[in-house]
Order: sequence, then C-alpha cells, then structure tokens
Amino acid sequence: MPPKILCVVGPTACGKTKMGILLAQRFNGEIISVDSMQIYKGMEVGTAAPTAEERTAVPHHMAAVAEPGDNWSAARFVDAADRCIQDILGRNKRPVLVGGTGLYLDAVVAGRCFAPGNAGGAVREQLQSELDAGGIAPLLDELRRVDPDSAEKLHPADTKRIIRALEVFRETGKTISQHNRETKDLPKKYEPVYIGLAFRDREDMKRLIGRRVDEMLENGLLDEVRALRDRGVSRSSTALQAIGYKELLPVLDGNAALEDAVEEIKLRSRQYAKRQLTWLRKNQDIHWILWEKERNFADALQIATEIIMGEGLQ
RNA sequence: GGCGACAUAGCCAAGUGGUAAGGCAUGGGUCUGCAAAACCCUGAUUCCCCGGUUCAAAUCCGGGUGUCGCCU
Repeated sequence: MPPKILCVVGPTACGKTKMGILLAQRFNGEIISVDSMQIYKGMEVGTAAPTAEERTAVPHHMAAVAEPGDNWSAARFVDAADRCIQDILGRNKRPVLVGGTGLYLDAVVAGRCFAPGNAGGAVREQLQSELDAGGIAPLLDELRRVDPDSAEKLHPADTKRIIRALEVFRETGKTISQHNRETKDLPKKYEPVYIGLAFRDREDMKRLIGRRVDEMLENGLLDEVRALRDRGVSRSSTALQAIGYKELLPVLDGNAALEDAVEEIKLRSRQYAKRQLTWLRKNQDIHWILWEKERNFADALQIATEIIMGEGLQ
C-alpha cells in the first residue's frame, strides 16, 4: 500500500495555502508547495507565497528554493519534491501537498518519470532554430515519419509539443508516445487524499482575485519585479513569465500604464484560475469544499477533517 | 434651436444592394521536461426602431429615437 498523502488543490485565490497549514497542524504534517512559480526566490508577493509567519507555524518545502534565473521544469520539480516527501515520511510526518500547478501535482503523486534525456538542451535549441528557419511543416513531417501517433494527436499549431516529441525521439531514439504508453498506467507512487477548494459562484472568485491583485500591488509587487529586473534575471526566464511579473516589466520600462497592467494581471489571473479548474475537473477523486460568498476556514477545516479521517488518516 | 457624423454580438470593429470578416472578452477543452506556459473549439436567422423602394436592404429613401461634434 503506497503511503498516504494529503493534497490541497484548487484555483488561485481559493485558500489553499491557509487550508494546507490548518491541515498540516491537525494531521502532524509538513507542507510541500507544488507550484511552478513559488519555487523561485524573490517572488513572494506576486505568487502569494506562504509568509514568514506561516512558514514558522509549519515547515514548508519547495517554496522559494530556486534562483529565478534557473529554469526549472516539471521533471526537476518532481525529483526534488519527491525527495522532500520521502524525508518527511521518514520522520513519521504527513506530507501535505499544496499546489496550483496541476501537471506538477499529478506527476508527483503518480511518481511519473518523464522521458529520459537532457530536455531543453542542445537538441531543443537545434529544433527551435529549425522551426524559426523553416516553420512547423518540416518538423511535423519528421514527426509523422518517426512517431505518427503523436503527429496525429497534436494540433499543427502546438509547436511546443511537436518540438518536445521530436526532442525525445532525437535524444533517445524512442518515441514519446511509446514512453507515454509505458508509463500511463503505472501504479501511483502515493495514495492521495484530495481536498479541493473553490467558490460555488465563479463571480465571487473573480471578485476575490481582483481584490488580491490590488493587495499585491499595495504590498510592493512593483518593487519585487524591479528587484528581479535589476538583478539581471532574464526576461525570457520561466520565473518572469509569471502573471504579475511579465505585465509589470513594461510599466517599469515606461512602455505601459500601471492601471492597464493591473487590469491585465487581473484578467490573466482569472483566466489562469479557469484553466486550473479545467485541469482539476477531470480528477474524480477530489473532495470539493465550495465557498459561498466568503471563505470560512473554520467550517472548511471541520469538513476536511471529517473527509480525511473517513479516508483512514489520523 | 440649427447643421453634421455615427448607431452591427458583452466590448472594439469590417462590410456601402446579393444573403453578417476579424480581434478581445466569455464559456468549454487539451495537457507525460518551458505549465502562472502553450495550444484548440466557442456565438448575431440578424445589423437602433417604424415605414418605403427593390426579385433581393446592415447597405438606398423617408420618419422616429439615441450618442457625439460643431454652430447659435
């Protein structure tokens, strides 16, 4: 029987961080942040990372551990996060995964191994320059030849995944579709108990997202972005693709109005939340707790506790 | 009060007699090494209202209403 872990999921601004802490305190847990942007240092405000107080209340892992100039990936994240989980289990504590990045969370829970090879290296660069030079058609032709299954599944406009599929083939001589077939139905590495947080009415979520963006600005988001820029973090780095950061850079350059950028951040955040919901909807194992107008953590903790104990955890 | 312009989906907007482009938003979806990313799908039996001309009108004509600008 795989070890049981707790997972707190939900779209942005729905209270995952706080609920994670409450559950960790209740179930002798330690928190693992499963978030593609919170891993970077110096992005606490804009990624709504756990605060210093929160981090003293309960041990946190995988938050603010990476240099913003380093580009992490799902595979790298899974490796590092899994080591944390093993460590926590080894100390007889309960891992509580708190995460907004669906791909990362699913991969960690499944113990997913991505295709071998040095992704993002020279092969990828080569493919990228081939794309720039000749467009997607030749690459898609090549993929049709070596991996017809992938070529058929991928939309011709989905250049990212077409390149990835070719990258896997060129590096390993094996197709990504074969790798996917082999790994798709492997047993899960952990036995997750999912608690999902969301608003019953999407409009309430949108309102809160708007409010939270305003608060981020009040709490110095602009300074945070400026600091990253002044440290020389590349604009093409993964970290600076985060919502709130990529929109504010032009403001610092004097090429955009702050008010417009703020509206853009709110919009992108809403759209992000929607995508998260789409991702989570297909997971039938999530126990959803739906907020009415306001988030009532005391009630939610009570409900979540009952759910979790019902799953056999103490 | 007079003159002029404009009125097309939630928003921006093309179309100037032949049967409603496009963009954004919204909603839905995909996702196995960039994932807060990338990609896909998504709407007007109808063009402010009424009447007229015509085989045919968002497109022309008349009237009305509204918005904006200029003038008095």
